[in-house]
Amino acid sequence: MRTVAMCFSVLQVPRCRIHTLASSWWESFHSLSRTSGNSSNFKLLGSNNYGLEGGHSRRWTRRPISTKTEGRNKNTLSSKTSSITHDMLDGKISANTKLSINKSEISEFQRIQYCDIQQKIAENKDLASLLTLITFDMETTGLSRENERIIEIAMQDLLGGENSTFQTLVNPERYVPNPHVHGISTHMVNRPDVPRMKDLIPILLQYVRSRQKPGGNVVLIAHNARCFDVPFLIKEFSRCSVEVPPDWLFVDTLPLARELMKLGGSKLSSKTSLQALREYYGIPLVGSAHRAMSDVYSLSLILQRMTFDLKLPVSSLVERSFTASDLIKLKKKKNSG
DNA sequence: GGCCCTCTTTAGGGCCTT
Repeated sequence: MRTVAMCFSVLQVPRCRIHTLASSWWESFHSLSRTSGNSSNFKLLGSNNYGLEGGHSRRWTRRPISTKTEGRNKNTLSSKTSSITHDMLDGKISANTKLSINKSEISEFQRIQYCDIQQKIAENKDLASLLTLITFDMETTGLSRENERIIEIAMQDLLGGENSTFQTLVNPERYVPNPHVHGISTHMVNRPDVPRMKDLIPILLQYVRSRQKPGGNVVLIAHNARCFDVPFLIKEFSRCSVEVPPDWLFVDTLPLARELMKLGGSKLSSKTSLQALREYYGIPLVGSAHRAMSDVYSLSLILQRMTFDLKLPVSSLVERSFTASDLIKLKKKKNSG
């Protein structure tokens, strides 16, 4: 097995440009090295974690905690106080998050124009140093964003630290036809204590905002993000009449894997799946394959290795990023053409 | 569905995501 080197290619570009990022990444790598094991995960929002952190051998015990979403006025997304109780791993979770998000607040957040974020960040080292990099993954009831629903979301802020990971099951309010893929069954998610997407969106927005640095931008990274995760997310937000924040930049790691393959990654063969990349880099599987948090842990490590091999600084990642709006415009253009 | 490759571009097949 290859040793997982905790370094990133930002260290290969002039120090005057990236010293702040480099120090941040080093911190994150240390954090990742701690959290990629089975013992030190922490979650802002918890839910059922069947078969993830403890593998199949761990004995699960449940401890109910509550995540509250409360309304304050007529603009509040949820006009009534709701309490979502989650079954937690014994000794793993101590977060009790009280959230209060106004619709007007989100609208103001979304009104800000971010037409040329990528270019500005690429040109401005101060903006680049304010980036928050978050890997994420979703499990769904199928591949079609039109007909299927999200049933699990996981995120990891690569800077690490307290509350750096986020994971939750999502109640799709429908039958789950593909538990053979991810191990998530209908009875696990179709429960009143599992949040529905409309319950989750304000919490998700709050989580990401909590990770953002003042004046900084967030970059959300997923494997096959362009064709799967982001369009799926856009669709689910749209069903809840919420726009994906325009300052969320997305990066797809699949093109990076293809570049790596092209550059002579013969060991990678023609496979660019997350599993193939994990095997290529000798990254051990944490928890169950095809569970969101497990795949996020893998992706975080794969990203570091790929960017190192491809000699990609963070600014290059930003240059390759896209927004939800980019995809929506592209789709409209293709439909009209 | 989008991207990439090739036995190609006036196309088709394979891969990736659940």
